Amino acid sequence: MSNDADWVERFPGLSRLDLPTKQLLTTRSTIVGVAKDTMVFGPGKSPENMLFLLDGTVRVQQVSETGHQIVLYRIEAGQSCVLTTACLLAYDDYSAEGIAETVVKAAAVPREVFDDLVAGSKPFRDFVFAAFSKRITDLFLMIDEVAFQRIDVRLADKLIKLSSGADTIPTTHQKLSVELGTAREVISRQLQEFQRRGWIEQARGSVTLKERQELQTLAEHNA
Amino acid sequence: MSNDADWVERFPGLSRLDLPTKQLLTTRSTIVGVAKDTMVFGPGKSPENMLFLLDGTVRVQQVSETGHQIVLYRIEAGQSCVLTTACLLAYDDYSAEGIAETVVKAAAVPREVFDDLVAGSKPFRDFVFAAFSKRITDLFLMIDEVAFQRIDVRLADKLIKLSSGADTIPTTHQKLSVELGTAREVISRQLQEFQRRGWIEQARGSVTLKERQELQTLAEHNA
DNA sequence: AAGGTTTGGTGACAATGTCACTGAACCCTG
DNA sequence: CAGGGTTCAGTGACATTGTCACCAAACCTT
Repeated sequence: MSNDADWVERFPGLSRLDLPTKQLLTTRSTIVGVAKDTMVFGPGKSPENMLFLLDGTVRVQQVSETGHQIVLYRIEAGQSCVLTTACLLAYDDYSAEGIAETVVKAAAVPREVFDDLVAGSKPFRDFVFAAFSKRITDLFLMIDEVAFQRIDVRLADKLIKLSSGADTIPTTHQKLSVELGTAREVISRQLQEFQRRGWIEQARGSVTLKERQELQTLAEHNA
Repeated sequence: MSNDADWVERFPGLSRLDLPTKQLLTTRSTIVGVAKDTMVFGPGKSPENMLFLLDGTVRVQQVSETGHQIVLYRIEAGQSCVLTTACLLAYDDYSAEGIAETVVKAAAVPREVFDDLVAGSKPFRDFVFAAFSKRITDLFLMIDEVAFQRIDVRLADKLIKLSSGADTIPTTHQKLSVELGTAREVISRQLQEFQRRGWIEQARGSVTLKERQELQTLAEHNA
């Protein structure tokens, strides 16, 4: 079991902060726990603090006026909500929401402390701007994918990523359709095709990867 | 004619900086001019400075591996390239490019000066984070649109926005298809339909809006 | 005026999204 | 453990959008 008090050390981007900065972060932050499936932020629920995720995953998804949904990205342990938080504070007509996919443990840093840190620490600035930059470039790539990639390629890619090395992914066609921002029927048909080729096997509520390499090849789209 | 030396005053977000900060920005920046259709940044061309646009427009577009293109957003006078620049410095496998759509005049601020400003000035920090936030929320909305909006709605919306109040838009079907990340043929068909309804008139290289209100209604999609 | 380039039009077809409906698997609760 | 509701998945018909191949008119250059 890990000691929450030294959480700063467990962030790759924060370990190079100088001692006073680390102490500021540690002493002025509070460790909070969030139950699975809780909405961390969303329409009508602005976050008051910047979260630094120690454990678990937060899924950020866009909820469209049309009733559709699409997963934008995930915040994993070792990353922060800086950008999303900053966004939501600045614009309250957003329609994205963050949902704890697992039990989540996070360090909550008040706005003022965050501002002080940005002002006072170059490494912290670098951490923050790197996070923003990564997010924006990832969003660029996502737009590219949504606009131009074939659905079979995107699904193969998503299956590989969701599996995280394991062979069976506990998910439903409905959930996969939200991952890609498409319709359930489309997922059903594509999975049937993958199954026909022997690349996967299906059961109610799960997909099992049988030929990871084939999926990988399709996903890389270099054929 | 305006005096370039006081450009800081012309930025809504920067006018509330304190005097020393303004002076730092003014003295440490240089005014640069960019010819129309020049690539300001892009694959293989990292920007060395943060640009603050005084005149003109920079179009930022994603160039896909597939050969497709899509316009991500525009940077107008009074806005800065902060985020894009920051992104590109951090990740060199980006595939977005910035192109001057008009003659552009900008103030170039070196990285170190930018960093000093972020460290030393709260209003400047607010300006920068507001810019990042706006960009990210806009990208969220764009993903929503690309994934879920019908092409006729998106085209009507784009025509209204591109017109900027004028009635005739000098553009081609090809350019409009890049705006929406779709195919030229699709634009041709939709414009024909709009024309059939009497909402627009077409000429080679231009589209003229005849029934702006009808387009607006379709774009708002509240029917 | 000739020839190349840009722009736009068209039809056939493929891929994806939508809709309406079905049935199977699962979960409660009595 | 039987009945009934709910979730999950399958299916066919059709609409929308994307792709491809090709054509023709407008424009530009020389």
